Amino acid sequence: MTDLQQPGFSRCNNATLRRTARRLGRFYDEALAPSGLKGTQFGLLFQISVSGEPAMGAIAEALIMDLSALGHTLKPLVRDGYVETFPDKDDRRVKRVRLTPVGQAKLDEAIKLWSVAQQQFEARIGTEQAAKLRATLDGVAALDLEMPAAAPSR
Amino acid sequence: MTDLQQPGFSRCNNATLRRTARRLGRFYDEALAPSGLKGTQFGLLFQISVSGEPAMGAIAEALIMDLSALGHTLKPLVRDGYVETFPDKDDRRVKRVRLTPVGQAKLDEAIKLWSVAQQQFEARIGTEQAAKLRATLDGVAALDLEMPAAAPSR
DNA sequence: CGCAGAAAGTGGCATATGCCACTAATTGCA
DNA sequence: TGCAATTAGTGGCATATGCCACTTTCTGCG
Repeated sequence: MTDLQQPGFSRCNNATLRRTARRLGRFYDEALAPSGLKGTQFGLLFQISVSGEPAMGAIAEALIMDLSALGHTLKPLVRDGYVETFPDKDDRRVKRVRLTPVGQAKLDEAIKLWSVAQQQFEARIGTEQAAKLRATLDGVAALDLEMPAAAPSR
Repeated sequence: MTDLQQPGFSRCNNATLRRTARRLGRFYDEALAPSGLKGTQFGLLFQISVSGEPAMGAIAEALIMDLSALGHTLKPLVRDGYVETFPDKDDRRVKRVRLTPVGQAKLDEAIKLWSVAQQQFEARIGTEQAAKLRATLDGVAALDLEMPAAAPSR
């Protein structure tokens, strides 16, 4: 029980997750640094790349990001010419996103750097363990979490 | 192999971790909302609480946070009177931190809210699984990650 | 057809995090 | 003793994320 006090370790699932995210984030960021991209930006470019000209809402949903947060995160990438947006043909509310040629090249460049970090990391914990961890995390992300009876519909 | 394309799922350990962190973060934030604290602030107050008047560097290390990031994150808590700082007696470079009575009360209040979220979450994935996940995450956070031979000392 | 309500984004505001350049204190020697 | 190197924080700048209030479009119906 005393481990509650152990510096840096918490029973809080959220705190533990964030703590590790900071750690791993720095590692991947360091690896990607030569490309000028941050881990988040890399992930975003990748997601856009594998989705065909996705709508912003679709990206936000896939990455479990707030739509407005996505908009903000996208700005530097648009500014730097890696990404461009265009209106959907059928629904003028919808804004679609795609990589520019420069963005695709930058992504290709970053993938090489990312691979090194990814391999380095998996060399430490094992490819199997990494896959298992990702599966667990994806499972958690898919949970339909709800606070208990927010509205007593009596 | 085609799962590389699955929307929202990535082989990138970092992206997966961040994605889940966003998801879980929102859940805990929602639970803590009535207290006015965010999950991060809660975790920070808690860490300060269980460490005896820790130095900023100690907190940063425990939470694997950048020291300057900690300083920034601490500001709103100081501003709101939950936390106060004071210089170390022996080393004037060191700044120590502690909760104010108001801060302690706020933490107590938040712990009640946090417990609900924590229980709700563990009711979904199981207490055992949650503990296992935290252990894995703590293990990852403890890894001595390094990029391969940055300097080809050949 | 016309309007109420839903759906998709935007902008503003606030916190979360990091890096870098600097300042102030301490320490470790020669 | 005295200065170079180290250590602890700070401030500025930039990205990461969320929430809320709004605007613009669409949709579904009466």
